[in-house]
Amino acid sequence: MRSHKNNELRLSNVDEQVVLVGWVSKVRNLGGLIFIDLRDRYGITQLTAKPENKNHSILETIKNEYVIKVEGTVKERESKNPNLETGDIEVEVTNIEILSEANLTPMIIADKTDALEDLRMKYRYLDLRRPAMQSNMFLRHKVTKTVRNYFDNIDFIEVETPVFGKSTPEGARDYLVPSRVHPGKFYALPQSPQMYKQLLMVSGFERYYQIVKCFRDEDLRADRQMEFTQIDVEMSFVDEEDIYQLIEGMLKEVMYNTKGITINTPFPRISFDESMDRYGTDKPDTRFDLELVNISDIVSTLEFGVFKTCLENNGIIKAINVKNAADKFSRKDIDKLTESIKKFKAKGLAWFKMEDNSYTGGISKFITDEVSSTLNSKLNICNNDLILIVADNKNVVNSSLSFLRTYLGRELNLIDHEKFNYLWIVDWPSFEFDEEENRYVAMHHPFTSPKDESKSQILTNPGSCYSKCYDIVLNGYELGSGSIRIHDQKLQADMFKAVGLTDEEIVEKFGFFVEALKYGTPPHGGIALGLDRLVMLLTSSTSIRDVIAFPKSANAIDPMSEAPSVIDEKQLKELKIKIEK
RNA sequence: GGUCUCGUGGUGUAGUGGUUAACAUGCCAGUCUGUCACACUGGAGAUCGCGGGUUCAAGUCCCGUCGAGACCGCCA
Repeated sequence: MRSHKNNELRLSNVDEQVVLVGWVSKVRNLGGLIFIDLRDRYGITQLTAKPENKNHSILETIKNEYVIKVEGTVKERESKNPNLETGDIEVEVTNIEILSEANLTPMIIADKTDALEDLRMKYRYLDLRRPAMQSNMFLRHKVTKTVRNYFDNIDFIEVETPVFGKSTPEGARDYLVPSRVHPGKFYALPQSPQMYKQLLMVSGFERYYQIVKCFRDEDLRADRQMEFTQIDVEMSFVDEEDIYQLIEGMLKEVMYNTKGITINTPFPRISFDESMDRYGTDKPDTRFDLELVNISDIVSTLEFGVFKTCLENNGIIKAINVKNAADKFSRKDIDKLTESIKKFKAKGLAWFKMEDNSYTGGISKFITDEVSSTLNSKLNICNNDLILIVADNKNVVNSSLSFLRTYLGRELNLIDHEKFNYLWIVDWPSFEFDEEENRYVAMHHPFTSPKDESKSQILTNPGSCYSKCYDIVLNGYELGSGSIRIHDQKLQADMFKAVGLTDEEIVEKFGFFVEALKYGTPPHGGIALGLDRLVMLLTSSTSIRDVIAFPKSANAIDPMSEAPSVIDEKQLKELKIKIEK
């Protein structure tokens, strides 16, 4: 229908006859002269017309978001707009046709919107018409295209794995789909194609990837959706190093193709233990310092009740030094910080300031000269520094201070937003103890190979085992997680036992899988990366909802289609399902 | 499952228990030939989420309810 796209015309096209189509983005009617911004997915071209010309009486009726087709002549502008690709020219309309009228939209279609999210979701098709959202979707496409090209060039094959599978007991809650053919039985939607991709290795494909939807029936967050997309990868005859190189290479191309940024490889690596130690989290944002420092030993001599009780109960004491911030935080501000870590079960926040070369405020009077000189060097305390301390059990200390670290990093503008800090977290413990279930659970998943030195101990001393597992972290977000898998069926069976499964349960839940490992399984490993999160970070979005075309709201509802919905009796009857009231 | 915050014209917000519920933007009408966040003049548009209560008087306080959001738990 058109001769040009709306980002195409330049001074070199002046005097050409052109046909353009698009949505009316803005009408500026100056009386004797009308300007129209015509928008399509490529950009905006300014149209001009004079209403006294009888052909143009139609102009007076067109409104925002009408779809129109215009014929006209390209002219050089009297006053140019440097903010627009086509800002040197305009199209003088000779003929105009309305292809589609538009109601007044409930939200303004502009790059920036002040509409709240539930309204945007309800009219998602209009929200997606906004240039900002369109560019998010285009960038997302560029990422998947780059990923596919990358893997394709190095012999990877994309294989589709089933969406209807078997419920697995470990890990996240499954979405369940009732079977009509087999009443009372349920399919589970995959949380990840984990077992299938390993079976593809047993089959001998050696290099598999898939850009695949995964489903988890857990509560949603800004960075978590019930259905989300993973870049899922598995390779045979590899060790951890091969996976690191593979993914670093992929991300290098993605960064270059989408942002024009050349990132350095290899990515830094730190162990899980070190990350918890220095940042209090397994997904640290390394764009700024403000690291956690364990001061348990240093302050153990102090006559301060909270610290004493903490250490007697095998707790730890950690501090962060907020540089040059003493004058920025009043007592009241610090009270607010204290309040903000209550949700992590922190009972309090100890603090003091360094002012005029001496400790002031908070717990300063409890600190002896001897201890303060050690603290000064350990925490590198200078004038106007604010020291925040949490004393409690390990989990509370780490989660509280990790929260304060990111909160203050943002609040005090310590974060360089141009940076993309990729990071591998390696050397993960194999298990963590689940107090509620009173058993060890796999920290990653039960297909993860223990480190060679831990293999003999998974049943006798699971708490001391480490695994061949790795996470990739970007700017404080967990971007992906993977491992070298167990390819020995006996070790796999032991692993299931270690997480508390009986022989019968292993056969029932994973029998087919353990069986498959018996027929010649190559050593293999892989990784899965969250595509939505990656695109979110590349587009500087604050929520993955901004990079998913039709996402669910925070309470797992689609405000547009109003899913989920009640279904009628007939459907329930077919499935032999009764709803409990 | 829990904690907290928020529901006021189409949209986004303001609103000390007391006059006709304010502002911005959008919308409608008019003026305008160089705008690009056009400008200017005028206008329409709100049962203040819903139900109950306290009070002489409730958008405002209390209780309930529905809805939205953030976080904790949860997310192998």
